Amino acid sequence: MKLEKAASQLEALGNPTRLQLYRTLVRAGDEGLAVGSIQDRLTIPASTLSHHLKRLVDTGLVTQERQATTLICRAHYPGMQQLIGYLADECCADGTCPPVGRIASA
Amino acid sequence: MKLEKAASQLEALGNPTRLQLYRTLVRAGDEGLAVGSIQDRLTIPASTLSHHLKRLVDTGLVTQERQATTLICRAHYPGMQQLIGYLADECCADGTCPPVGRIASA
DNA sequence: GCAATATTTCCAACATTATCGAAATTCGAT
DNA sequence: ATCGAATTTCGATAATGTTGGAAATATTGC
Repeated sequence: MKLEKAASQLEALGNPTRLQLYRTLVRAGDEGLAVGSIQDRLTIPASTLSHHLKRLVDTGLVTQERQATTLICRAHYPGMQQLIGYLADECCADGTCPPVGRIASA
Repeated sequence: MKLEKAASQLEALGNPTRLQLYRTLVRAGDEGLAVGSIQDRLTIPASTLSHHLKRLVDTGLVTQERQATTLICRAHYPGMQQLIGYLADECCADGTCPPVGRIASA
């Protein structure tokens, strides 16, 4: 993964409202949640919510699927896993740091 | 970890310049890097770099230590591990998602 | 104390983000 | 075609973030 993409995902999660939003979707599991349900739970105005959701969708952290008039939103785990993968590879996200085999000196 | 703190750490890493900066510090390992060295490597004006560094220090992702006239910067692994911990617990950062034992329904 | 070096603070310009009401759109049902 | 419900787009405002030059501040060595 490119640094740019990782940064945009991190930035997407780096807003309290969006982090809460993402967390809510994760906890909702496979069923996902309709935009309206999220709006009710988190008490966020529709337009504000829509913007935040778009951001999460654009960065690949959330997917949406139409069901009749409602839009179901789900946490997109591969997106998060890519991010974690980047952090682990490039920024030592796991406990294995400091990097050992990666740099020559060490 | 509180959601607010996780969000601020994510936001700190969510800027391409700061992510690159953090990555650079991780790769520098235990020795760390002087602010000036970073400035040379990344070709960032001193004041801009200082702002970004402050942000990483404030969120607990980087530590600084004086050595004579230079300031050594190091990636602070516990900070990152806390963040990863939060993601794993609350946002399913690891591969174990979707949550199984966490929510009743599933 | 003074000079040299390293880093931060101040300030200002500019860009981006957050927020949300109102209007527009989409979709399915009648 | 029209209605009602769900969601997005538009538009405007306030807030925050980014960037970097110039000046100020440490810190050490002389």
